[in-house]
Amino acid sequence: MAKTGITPTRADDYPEWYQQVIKAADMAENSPVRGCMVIKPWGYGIWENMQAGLDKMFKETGHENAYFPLFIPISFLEKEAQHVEGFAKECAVVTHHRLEPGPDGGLIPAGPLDEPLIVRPTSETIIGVMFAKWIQSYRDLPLKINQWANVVRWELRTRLFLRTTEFLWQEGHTAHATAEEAQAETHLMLDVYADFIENQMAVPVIRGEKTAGERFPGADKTLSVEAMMQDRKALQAGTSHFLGQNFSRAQEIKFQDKNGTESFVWTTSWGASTRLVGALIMTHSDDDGLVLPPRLAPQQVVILPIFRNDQEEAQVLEYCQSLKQEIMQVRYHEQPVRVMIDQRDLRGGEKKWFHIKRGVPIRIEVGPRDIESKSVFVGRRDQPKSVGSGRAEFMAGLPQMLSDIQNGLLERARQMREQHTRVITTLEEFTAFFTPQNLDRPEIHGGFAHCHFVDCPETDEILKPLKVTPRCIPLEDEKIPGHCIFTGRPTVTRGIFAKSY
RNA sequence: CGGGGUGUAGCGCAGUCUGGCUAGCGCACCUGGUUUGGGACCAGGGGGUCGAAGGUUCGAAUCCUUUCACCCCGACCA
Repeated sequence: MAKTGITPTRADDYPEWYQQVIKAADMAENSPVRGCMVIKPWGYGIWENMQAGLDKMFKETGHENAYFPLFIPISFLEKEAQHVEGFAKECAVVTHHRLEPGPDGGLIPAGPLDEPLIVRPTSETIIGVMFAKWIQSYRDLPLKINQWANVVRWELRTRLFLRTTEFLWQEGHTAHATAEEAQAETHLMLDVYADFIENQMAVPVIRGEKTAGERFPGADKTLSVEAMMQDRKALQAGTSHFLGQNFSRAQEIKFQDKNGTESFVWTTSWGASTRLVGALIMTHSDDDGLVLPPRLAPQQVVILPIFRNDQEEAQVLEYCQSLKQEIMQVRYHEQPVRVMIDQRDLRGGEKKWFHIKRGVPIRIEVGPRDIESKSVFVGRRDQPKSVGSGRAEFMAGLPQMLSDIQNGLLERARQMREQHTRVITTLEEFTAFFTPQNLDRPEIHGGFAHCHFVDCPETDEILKPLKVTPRCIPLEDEKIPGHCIFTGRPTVTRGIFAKSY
């Protein structure tokens, strides 16, 4: 049996495999601060590419970036009742503002604040207060703002990238004159997420609406994109909320229309976080480590020089340099191909595995023999074996090769999802689908169940012990009459059900 | 907040029950050598107040008391 880059394998212990992939790829690690991670250069490089991709799309759809405070006066949060209920218990609170030497040599907080500040778990409230100042007239609408920021949610259990106490994200906040326009914005931004996640992350998603129980606190409607990970669990990859007039009424965000009539604006908010990096890892990576889609890889090509002595070294490095220059002239998605030479004084095999584990899409191994024959030895991360190729031939086919890898990953992920999505019509079948063979050490099982259902408390109660949740009501589903598999009631609504992150 | 567990070198651990030579092992790291189209081998070396405080004892990583931190399982979740 071939040795794998990662121990254990996905099949042996999926959660542990996930941690080990992150470690082997040197993407992030736990910090001394409880629940908070340090994102290391390779992981942050991926995030920067995500930011760049999303930011461009936000601007193309008419949004502008701005920045709001990390701290929010506690009274701001209290205004919208549902919102308070949803977030209050996971807020970090700042109650003091100075430190003084304590009795036993430590430091103690000195000046209590008149009004405690919370560290933003999301910024609807503070942004709403500013919107109220900025919006007077229909001429001020629509107002379309995005913020790149960190937020804090005091979660009880954390996992690198998937759920950390502090995480990085973007949050879009918009205000509109009509409900229709705000609804359209909500759908537009969901489509932006779906486009980005499928075409740049190569992760197929289902666009849908959340059930009442899964809705954002304070929203009238929550849309999300849901992806299936390799352990067949669902991961919410982005959300877009239609907030109705809930926040504008609570915060008095009003405008005068052309007739001079005063009314409340309609708002939306939408966000995607560093959790996307977790989605990327769990969708594509294999038992040898991370696999990156070319569009997001910090390095798309790595050149590995192979030589035995000083004379060979000089010769090989020169060849590598010229190769690198040539590759940088090639463009992929309107950008120069990102390429590096790994010149470190390490053994060849070790170096090769280093880049395999980090998911670099293409490795080029260059030794004296290749120079002589004007060739390169090419390893694709999505294929098991390296193959020889003429240098000119390789250069000519490089953009296509990157595209092939990108598309291949998306296709493979899509097939995996199709394979584990089932239309289910009875509760017995549903229960069997989500019950592992081995209860003591559950194997990878289940997937997406596509079922008729009625969104009601009884349904939620039946689902609870199964640890399955309604992920969404797919937007593309047609309304076909059927019966709720949980309550037996007639319904035209179908949902995707899954275990989830 | 409930139930379980762990703190010994950068990482992973043994040693603790039954107190006793200079606190060990693997990986990683450094040096020298042999290697080199593939995660090398040999030799040498650096690195620890054994989570913290107090106690028992001739003697404590080991026994007692107190305390802190972290991890796993549940409830909460982008």
